[in-house]
Amino acid sequence: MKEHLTKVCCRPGAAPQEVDDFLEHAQRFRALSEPARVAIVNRLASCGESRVCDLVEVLKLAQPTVSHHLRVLREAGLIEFERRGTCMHYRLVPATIDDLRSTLAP
Amino acid sequence: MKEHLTKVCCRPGAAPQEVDDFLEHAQRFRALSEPARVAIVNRLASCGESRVCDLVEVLKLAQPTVSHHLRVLREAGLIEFERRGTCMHYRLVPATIDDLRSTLAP
DNA sequence: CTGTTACATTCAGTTCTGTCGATGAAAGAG
DNA sequence: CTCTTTCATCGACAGAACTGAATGTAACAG
Repeated sequence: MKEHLTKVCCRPGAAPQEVDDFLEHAQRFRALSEPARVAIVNRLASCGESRVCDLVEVLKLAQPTVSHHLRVLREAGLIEFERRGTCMHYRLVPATIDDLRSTLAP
Repeated sequence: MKEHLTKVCCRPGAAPQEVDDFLEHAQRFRALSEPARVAIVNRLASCGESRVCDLVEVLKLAQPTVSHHLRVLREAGLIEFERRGTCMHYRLVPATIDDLRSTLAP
C-alpha cells in the first residue's frame, strides 16, 4: 500500500523545485533575520546613506559587530558602499530589495 | 571633539527605532532563512494545501526535520494547519505574508 | 616621517540551529 | 481491545552564527 492517491505535486508541469533551488532566496532572508540588520536596512531606507560610525552610535553595538552585520548584508547584495575620504558610506541596493519582495508575491 | 556635525537620525520626527523594535520583523524573516522552509512556503503557495507526508516526500528530509520546520513557520504565523482524520493539512496565512512583504516596501 | 581617524579583519567564547533516531500521542481500521 | 498510520516531541550531536576585544589597514593631517 505504498502508492498515494494524491499526486505529489499539484502542478504536474511545474519545475521540480528541489530544496536547494531556494538556497539563494533563503540566504537573502537570512540576511534580514537579525534585528540589528533590519534596523540598518530601515535606517538606510529612510536616510538614503549612512556612515559606519553613525550606525555604531544608533545601534549601540560595538564597531566590529556592526561591521560584521554590514558584511552579511553586503554579501547578500542588499547594500553597497562607497569610500569618501576615510569614511565608508553605505546605501541600499533597491533592485535586490525589490527582487526579494517579489518572491513573497502571490 | 565628541560631537558630530551630522545628526544621528536624518528624520528628526521619526521614532527612536531601537534595534529591539525590529525583533518581530527579524523573527519572521528568520523563519524564511532556510531553503527547506522557503520550499514549504512555495509549495503551499502553489498547492494551497499539503499534508506532512507529502512534504516529507517532496523535500527528501526526515519526518522530524520537516515537523521542525513546520513548527518554526507556524510559530512565526506564516502557516496554519487543520486536522482531518489522521492527517494534518497545512496552508499559508496570507495576511502574514502580505505584512512581511509590505515591510520591504519603499 | 608620526599620529589620528574610520573601518575591516582576526580570534575566541558562547549561544543558536539543523538534522535525525527514538519515542510518544492521536485517530481510525478491524 | 490491538494494530497501523500520521504526525509531534524529545534528546543528542555537529556546524553555523552573534558578540566583542585585540589587531591590522587605509586615508588624511601636520
